[in-house]
Amino acid sequence: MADTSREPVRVTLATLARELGVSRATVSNAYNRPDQLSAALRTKILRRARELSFAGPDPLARGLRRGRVGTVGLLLDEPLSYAFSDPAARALLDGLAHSLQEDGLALTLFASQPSGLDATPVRGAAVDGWVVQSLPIDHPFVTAALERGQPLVVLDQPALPGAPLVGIDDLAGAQLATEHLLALGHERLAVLAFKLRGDGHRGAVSPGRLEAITYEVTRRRYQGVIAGLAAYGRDPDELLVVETPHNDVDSAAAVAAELLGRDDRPSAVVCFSDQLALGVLTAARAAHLRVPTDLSVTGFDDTAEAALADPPLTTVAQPLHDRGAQVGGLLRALIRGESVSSPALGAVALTVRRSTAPPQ
Amino acid sequence: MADTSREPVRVTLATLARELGVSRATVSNAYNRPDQLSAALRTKILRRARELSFAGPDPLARGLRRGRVGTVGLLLDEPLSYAFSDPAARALLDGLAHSLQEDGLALTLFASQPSGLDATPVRGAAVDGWVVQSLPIDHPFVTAALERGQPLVVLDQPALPGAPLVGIDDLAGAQLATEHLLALGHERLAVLAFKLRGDGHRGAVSPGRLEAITYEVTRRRYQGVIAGLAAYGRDPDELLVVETPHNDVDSAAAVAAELLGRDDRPSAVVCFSDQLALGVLTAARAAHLRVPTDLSVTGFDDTAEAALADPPLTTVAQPLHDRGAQVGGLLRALIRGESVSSPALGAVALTVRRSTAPPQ
DNA sequence: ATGGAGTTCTGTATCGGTACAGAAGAACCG
DNA sequence: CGGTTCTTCTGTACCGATACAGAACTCCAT
Repeated sequence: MADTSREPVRVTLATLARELGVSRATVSNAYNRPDQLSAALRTKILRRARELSFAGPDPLARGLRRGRVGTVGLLLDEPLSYAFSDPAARALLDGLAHSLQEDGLALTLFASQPSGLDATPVRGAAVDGWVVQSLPIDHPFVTAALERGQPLVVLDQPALPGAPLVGIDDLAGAQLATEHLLALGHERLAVLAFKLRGDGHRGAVSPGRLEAITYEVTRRRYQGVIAGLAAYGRDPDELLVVETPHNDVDSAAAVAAELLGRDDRPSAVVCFSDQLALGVLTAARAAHLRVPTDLSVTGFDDTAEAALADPPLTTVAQPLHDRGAQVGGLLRALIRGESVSSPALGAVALTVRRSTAPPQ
Repeated sequence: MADTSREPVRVTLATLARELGVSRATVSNAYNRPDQLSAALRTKILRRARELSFAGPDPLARGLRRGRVGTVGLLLDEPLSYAFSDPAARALLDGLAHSLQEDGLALTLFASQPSGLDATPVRGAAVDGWVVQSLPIDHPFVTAALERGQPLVVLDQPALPGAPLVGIDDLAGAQLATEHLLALGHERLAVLAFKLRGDGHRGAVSPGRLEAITYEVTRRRYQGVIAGLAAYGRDPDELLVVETPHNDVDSAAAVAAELLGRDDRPSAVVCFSDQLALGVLTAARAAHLRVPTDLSVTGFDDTAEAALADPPLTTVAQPLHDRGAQVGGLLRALIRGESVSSPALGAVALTVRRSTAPPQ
């Protein structure tokens, strides 16, 4: 015996086998292949297991032998408190978890920390596959996960060669919202965007910054707005773009407060998420601006809270739960060894409610 | 050879060892004990590993041998979308994740599904320990996790023999809020509580139901309110208790709308969370009641959004992030093999803001 | 009685690592 | 120069299970 640690003696399949005078294989079969042994022996084994408080085959050993652990790693771009503050993210996650559960797979979280990001946990984690949720392409997690050579599915971004991506037509969505506002007669539009890059910038965005957007979703939505303006023959340079470092109501409210305080205040704001739009509503209320009379606002995602907002939000709808489930389905297929390719982009549609109206 | 599967040949430590003419142990040491071999050989090994796109020792096999996987299971009472809708829960979780990360531990989620709850994933998961977050004592997850005989820490509830519990003085907290309102002169109090039991009940609560509260936190906070009333010589039977099945703003708003529509409308509502209190604010606004002029409202948790609410909430503060970290610390100690006991209950204090005032 | 099909159980190779004891040689020291 | 100490590397037992081939036995039809 090489090891000398003296723990309270673990109960294993072997212990049970010895106790009952059967082979290890039979005890294993009692758990995994009930048809391989008589019902009587099986009950006997399970009873004795309970007596010895043996909780079943060790998941790690089983995993090693079978080549599967039963969990999937989820890579997140932010600390947990932020990552789940967006109801849209939660809906996606819910769909994902639901789908994974059909194969008994759990979700293991890997959240980015603002300071000193360390990918070692990703490198050493026991998982059967990965979901990359909206990361920038140069994120350390992405590299680490790719190196593992395991099944991997991307949710929204970044596009990765060889990995299926589940996304929506962001450009079309943003264009829909933009053209809706232009059709209403708005002249002065602003965009409230979430992260263009991972540097924590907030507030007005310079033209240079717009050239170097590293978050693909942000870039596509921005392009959608430009396309909408172009369709109406407007000059893209008139567009005012402001950025929040976090996709949540409070950050948005702060940034929106500045935006609405400007002399050249816009008459309509295209927001890249419902959370951001809710923030604009808050800021508008604080500034005694009436929505939609003084200000039109559009959201993106069509979360439950968009419909419940005051006023209810006009927003770009996307199938959140279903897309989450789609990611799960693809990943499960990959884990089963099937080969899959990226599905068509999810459909978007404009849900018109009462946060938009012609300018006064 | 028993197995006959023909996969693209995996690269393992052995492959590398063979290639380079060294022993498996040395390759292992290159990863885990750099001091056990010359720097030159180590670089050579790592370089060749990269060439063969070997991502490092298999986490499962390493886990089996070492007796540790590097992840901790988190047991949740609700689907993910609900579990993380409360900022207080997210703050706790953040603290937990932060602490776990110091030992390179990740979090694996096990969320309850409303229908057909199945504890098999919990039984078969490869984790080093468990965090039980606010479950009822008879929840299948709890039983399953306990059977595993692994390190386990309880967050808030249920009290479990032998498992350390990290909680706060719920009773004192609720009593503080209650006495604050009574001191202001309120005569007619209502309580807006989250789940008393797991049966999805919503709305007014019968006296019988109050006798059989299965969620310990809810029970203690309720008792705190009763204690507050008693301290002011009030009859507990006058208290109006309403319940939401979900701890979120929208459910709360719906239930509160009914409450505020009653003939015997209360002049103050003690809410068991900030989320619930925010729901009351929403309902009050919809009913054209002014807070605090027509209605006083107290929250519980002192989340960031409590301070940003309109009006800012008077609420019972508790150290959310720290408590999460505390859970992590205890669990890490248990995993290291140390024995720990439940720490003292976390301190609570009343943060008085502008959602409470004397009745009109 | 014979052969074939089921049923029930066993033996052993294997999954991919890590821990530990110790071998071999270099370096040091008085 | 003999002995001690380092450094660097190896051999092997072991972690706890599962897959597979096949043994032993029963049962049944011919």
